[in-house]
Amino acid sequence: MGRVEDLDRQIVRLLVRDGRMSYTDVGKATGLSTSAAHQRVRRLEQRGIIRGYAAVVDSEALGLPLTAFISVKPIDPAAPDDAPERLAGLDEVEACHSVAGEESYILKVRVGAPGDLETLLAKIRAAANVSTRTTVVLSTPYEGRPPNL
Amino acid sequence: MGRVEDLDRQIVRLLVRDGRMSYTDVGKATGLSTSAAHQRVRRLEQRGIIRGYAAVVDSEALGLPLTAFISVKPIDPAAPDDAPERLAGLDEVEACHSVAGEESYILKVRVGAPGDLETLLAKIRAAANVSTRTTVVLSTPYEGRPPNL
DNA sequence: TCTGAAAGTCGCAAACA
DNA sequence: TGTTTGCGACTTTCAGA
Repeated sequence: MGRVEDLDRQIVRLLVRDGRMSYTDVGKATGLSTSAAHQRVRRLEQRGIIRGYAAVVDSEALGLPLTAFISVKPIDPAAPDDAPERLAGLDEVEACHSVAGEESYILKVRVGAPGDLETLLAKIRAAANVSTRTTVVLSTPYEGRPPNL
Repeated sequence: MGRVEDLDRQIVRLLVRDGRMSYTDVGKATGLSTSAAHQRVRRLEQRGIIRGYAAVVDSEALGLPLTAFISVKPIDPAAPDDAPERLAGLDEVEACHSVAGEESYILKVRVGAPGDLETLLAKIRAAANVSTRTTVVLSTPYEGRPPNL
């Protein structure tokens, strides 16, 4: 994957901030014609630099007000570690990071209520044969801030 | 903020998966006319359920290959706690969650290289008068998976 | 890699059920 | 809340430089 030059960075920044911006406006903001802007966006998508577009949603409003981080450690360190695949089946698991340190993975999960968290923890332990350590999120001052390009 | 009914859920799910889907296609997928779909989307935006739209970007390709979680604890528990605002000025900080447990906040940060992480940690400690505990992300099997609605 | 033009699609507002 | 209708804007492709 090649480097990203300035003009492309600018385009990426625009689209991260407003994923529905028109190519015409991207062009105006970058001094390109509509088609040139469009072509560059398409190339960014093909190169995998822009992975896609998503609506940013308020998960509380959708009935998932409780967020938690769950650190996960295999009970049998000798067993083959396929925890990410095993946990991918659980819809509540929004992210899975392999990490350095005491534990092997950090999961980010969203559920509707404390009881759902309890159920989810049981599922996680059973699915991946792991022990867990849970940190409940009380509030989120901010999240998903665009990177400074 | 009112509850979200089934049709709206469906629309949200569609737009989370493809933030650039046309209202015509949203309509086709939900059995609504283009304008009805459009109106519902607009209402979802006004209610704050859809916060906006963003391009999903490969941060590695943008020169930020190193992700870490930093747990943060105020050194002076008696001081007024404005850490989130103080840390908001640091572009590397992508998210800030207030959490229950030993530490007060969990930050998610992205930097270009280990040396940048060192610099950032110093900035964080200085800006918010906190101690830190850092967990480096080795790889991310998945992240930002859409919630199952 | 850019521009400019042509054709089709879409966004958006208005009028009405 | 919903549908239909219509105009202007936008997307998309292509020829040409």
